[in-house]
Amino acid sequence: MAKAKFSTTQEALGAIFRVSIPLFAKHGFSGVSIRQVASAVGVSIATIYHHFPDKKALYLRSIEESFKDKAMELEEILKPEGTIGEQLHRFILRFTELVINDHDFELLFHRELLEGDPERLRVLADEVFREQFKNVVELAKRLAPETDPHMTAISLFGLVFFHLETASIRPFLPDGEAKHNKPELVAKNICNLLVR
Amino acid sequence: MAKAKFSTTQEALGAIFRVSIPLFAKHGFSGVSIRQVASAVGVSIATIYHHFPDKKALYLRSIEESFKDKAMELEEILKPEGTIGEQLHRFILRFTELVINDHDFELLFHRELLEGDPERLRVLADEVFREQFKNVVELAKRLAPETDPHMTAISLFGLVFFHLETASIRPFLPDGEAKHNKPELVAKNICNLLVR
DNA sequence: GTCTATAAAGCGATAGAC
DNA sequence: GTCTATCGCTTTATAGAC
Repeated sequence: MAKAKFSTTQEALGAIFRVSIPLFAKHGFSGVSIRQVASAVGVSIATIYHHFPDKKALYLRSIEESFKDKAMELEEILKPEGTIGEQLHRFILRFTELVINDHDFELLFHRELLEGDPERLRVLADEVFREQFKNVVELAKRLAPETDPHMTAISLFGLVFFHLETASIRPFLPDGEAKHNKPELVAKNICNLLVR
Repeated sequence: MAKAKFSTTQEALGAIFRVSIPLFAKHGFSGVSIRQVASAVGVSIATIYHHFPDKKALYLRSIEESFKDKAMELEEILKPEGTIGEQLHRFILRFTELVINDHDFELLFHRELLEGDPERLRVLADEVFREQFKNVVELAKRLAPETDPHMTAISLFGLVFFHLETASIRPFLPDGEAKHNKPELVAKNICNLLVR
């Protein structure tokens, strides 16, 4: 048939990423075939290969697409206004919301931590986290002056990520309740634990 | 040839798990083929299928094998002796060591959180974490009486897991140093952050 | 307990037409 | 920009011999 489903390359790429990002997030690189992606988009395999040289390139570009703009969103969250307590709460709350609102980003981030090669991890660190990590380190210095600020910063990210990462298993643990996924409650509890 | 490489089923299973566990930990379910496992063990594909009905069964039994005894090891760590500060430090330190010393367990645990179906997550919660999670909840109540102890318990596990989970990316973040992977330092910093 | 041989399906990737 | 058709290879899984 060769009917042009999309009029521009950009349109086609958008449609491809809309299905490839959630698929790779859920099943990982090896768990997704080009056939699956093509079928879900509604095009043929050859069409995918027209836009990407190979499967790896499709995966990498999908990740980039999912990760881009995160650096900017993090920057907004980290404006140093108010007391240290206010700043901490705002960071934890807004960051929790940011991750909860983009589940695919969260999954892909954890997948990259699990099996991303060093080069890809370096790109992830440089392009997404490096600049704003510095700001979290500054926050950490004010929050716990006597503790290694690098490790405190990792701890802050970890507190948020792990609460969301364990959402799937917490229902099976004692007292695991649905409300424990609410960003406001997560933020409140993390801050209560850190500022006592 | 049909030469009996192993004299008992148990021996054969042990040899299979010794290669299947690290392989599944590193590459995930879809990233590992029965061929790879068979080849690494030094047997034929049919031999694997003699011991397991299908690939999924091999994966599940590998996970079970990697997870078993963890509940017991956790129990030892959580003896309620000494002050709350001592108890917290002992738990964080010993738990960090436990996870660092079994990297495959750590990887498989994160993989299960990522893509484990609810039934498998329930088993993981029941068989490995449930009983000792209660003890961590008790620890949490003493540590932060005014904060939801379930969430504090999750936070404690998260602090440990995330420091180890990010070991691969931290070299690319500001001030990421090798020493940040030492269990003693991880434990000291986490405790400093929690008890101030 | 292990093998060889093989079936049936799915995979990544390409050629060439429209 | 998209298709059909196909190649060569790998995959999961099984049958049957020793």
